[in-house]
Amino acid sequence: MSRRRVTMADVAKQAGVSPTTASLVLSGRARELRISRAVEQRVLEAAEQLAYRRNIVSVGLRTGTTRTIGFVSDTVATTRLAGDMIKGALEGARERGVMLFIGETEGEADLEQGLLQAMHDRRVDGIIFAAMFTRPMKVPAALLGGPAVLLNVVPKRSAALPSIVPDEVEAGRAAARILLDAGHREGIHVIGAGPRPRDVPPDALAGVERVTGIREVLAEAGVQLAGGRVCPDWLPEYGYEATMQLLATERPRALICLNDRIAFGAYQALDDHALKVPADVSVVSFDDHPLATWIRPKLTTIALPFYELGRKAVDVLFDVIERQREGEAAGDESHRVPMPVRIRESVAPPAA
Amino acid sequence: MSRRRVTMADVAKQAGVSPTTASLVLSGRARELRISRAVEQRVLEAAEQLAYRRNIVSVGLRTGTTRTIGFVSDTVATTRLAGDMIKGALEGARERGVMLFIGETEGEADLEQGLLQAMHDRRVDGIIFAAMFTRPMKVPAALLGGPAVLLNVVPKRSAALPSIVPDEVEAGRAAARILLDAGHREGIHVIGAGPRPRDVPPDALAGVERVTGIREVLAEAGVQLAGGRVCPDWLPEYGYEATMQLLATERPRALICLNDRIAFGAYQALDDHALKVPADVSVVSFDDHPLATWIRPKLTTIALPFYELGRKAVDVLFDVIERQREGEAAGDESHRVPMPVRIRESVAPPAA
DNA sequence: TAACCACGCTAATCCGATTTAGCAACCGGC
DNA sequence: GCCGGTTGCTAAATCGGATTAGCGTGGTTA
Repeated sequence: MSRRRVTMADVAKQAGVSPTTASLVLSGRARELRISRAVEQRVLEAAEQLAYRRNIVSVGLRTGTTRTIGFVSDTVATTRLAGDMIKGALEGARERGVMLFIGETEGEADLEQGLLQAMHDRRVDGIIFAAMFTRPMKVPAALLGGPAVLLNVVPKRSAALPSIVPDEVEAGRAAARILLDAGHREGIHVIGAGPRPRDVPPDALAGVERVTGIREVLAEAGVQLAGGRVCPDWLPEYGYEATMQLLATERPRALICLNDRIAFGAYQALDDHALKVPADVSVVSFDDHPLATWIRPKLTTIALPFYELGRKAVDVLFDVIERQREGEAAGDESHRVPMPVRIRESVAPPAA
Repeated sequence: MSRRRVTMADVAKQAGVSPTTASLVLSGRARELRISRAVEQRVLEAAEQLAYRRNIVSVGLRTGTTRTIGFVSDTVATTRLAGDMIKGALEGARERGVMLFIGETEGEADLEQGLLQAMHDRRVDGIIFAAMFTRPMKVPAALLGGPAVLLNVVPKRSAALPSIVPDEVEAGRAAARILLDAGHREGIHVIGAGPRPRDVPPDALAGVERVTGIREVLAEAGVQLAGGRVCPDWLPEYGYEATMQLLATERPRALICLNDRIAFGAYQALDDHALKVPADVSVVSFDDHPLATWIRPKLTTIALPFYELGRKAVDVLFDVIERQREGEAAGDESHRVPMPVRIRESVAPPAA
């Protein structure tokens, strides 16, 4: 901005051709529109010499595509993991030469409205509407205007938008299998939900699905869940409390904690009771929070694939953009991203 | 994008005035250019009825200001706290009706180059160049083109750019004072740096400054640092090792851990030696990682003010933009953001 | 009555590209 | 020698606003 940037007109002049020709060459349509090799070369060289760069704002005005997408989420800061989701989106975007706007709604409808407006005002090519925890939300009308995908969001009413979500049910199955494989048949407790199937924190879709998967696999193996305890929130302190209450009356052999922070609390409670992980009690968990490798013994956990979720969202969004350009309606298919198992040190066969 | 958006021409037609008049009214220059109240009203009403919204891309092309700023950092995902920095920037931007582009360099020069280009191509009004850990970096030339500020970055050579950094020296002083106030005079060890002043991880400017502050206050009080141990990286496992080594030969009364993850490792080591925090050993730390409130006893720590850093960066950036518009050169002043003390449960007077 | 001014609004140009329509020059065929 | 078709390039319109210069009207002033 110190001195005026070079424009296409400058390049054209330097190459001794019309702006039209310069545009044709620089947008790669030289062949198609029969520009001679010689002229093409001249333009290319001129552009090179002048270090010409297209003004994307101008292109945006003319063509309507800004090579920009919006990433709207309820919050980016709450968990470290959320950052990975953005990172994945960022890399997907970079590979396509697209930039990412981000915005937070804080869960407030008017902020959300304003943000979506602001993005449309800037003519984004598409929007990723994300939540940091999988949960049902109503899809804002402003989203339906252009290409958009839902990330970690399950629409309350079916919206004509694709969604990308982690495969929580399968994760639940995986967690259960880990314990079964280690030989556990009894004394398996859930911390964070239960004992009844519907006892999970409200809106915590992840919880519902994880438990579904767990019950399914255990049932298949003819194993009964010994019990479960809800936590008002999935934080260490509640994990601690729930586990303490459990230990007051029972002697569990394995704990399925609904996330790593709960597991951290559970570790503390087990420690208070002088119970060793995994010798006395095995622990499996979900999320793969950094914490999982910091605590001792390291936690076996089913990872939330945040990075992949972010990337996948960009992939699907570009699919939608493409399809929309060709006049097709957007689908509302739901993409399930697998949750990888991280085997570490917190599971062992039950003591004889 | 379903049907054509309404343009200013539509508004003008509906109000029965020229596009010029509509533009004048809608950009708030009606008074200045003597448009009658009646006409102004008509235009405003027409705009309202049609739900007109300015096309910012168009404005950007004409005026050169896109109401968009770029946030370029080495990484967003590494720490949970980094998210707070973005959150602060996001809110500052929102208050000004500005959107935020984000991008990651991963510390690679060519990505960095490409990102800055991409942002300039989109005519951002300014750029925040951030690192997630305070450290010296060379400032890319592409940054000097337009308004920019450095966030958490200390330029290797003085650049003509303002920088925003946490006040680490003062944080070091605060940490030392906490121990002195509790009555500690001896057996104070640093974990993460030392024993000599220059023994800190390379490029960890935070470490250097924290230790500077610590030494300063202790010296003033006539107290000698009992010792210190470097860690190859500031992670729990190294905190654990360093503390274990220390405990092999000494019996410390207080630990100043250079961050919370080190402190977490230190807790584990103290636990291994059956030493109680804070009865046997007091612990102070830095960062205020979420971990600090999860471990028991809760950690007294000097918080990294990520949120404020992000906000401040936006404030300063807009100062620069303003000044640049008026033809002034950008300053290169450095803004120190205070690090708040979080008193919790890990410090007690030394046992008699 | 002519010259001048203030008022209230508009025509025309511009920002930096893309895109459509079209214009010369050349070629071959009859 | 005329016609039609390529070939290779350009003029001009366009996107949606901001901005500058100016135009008609009515009232004042000399």
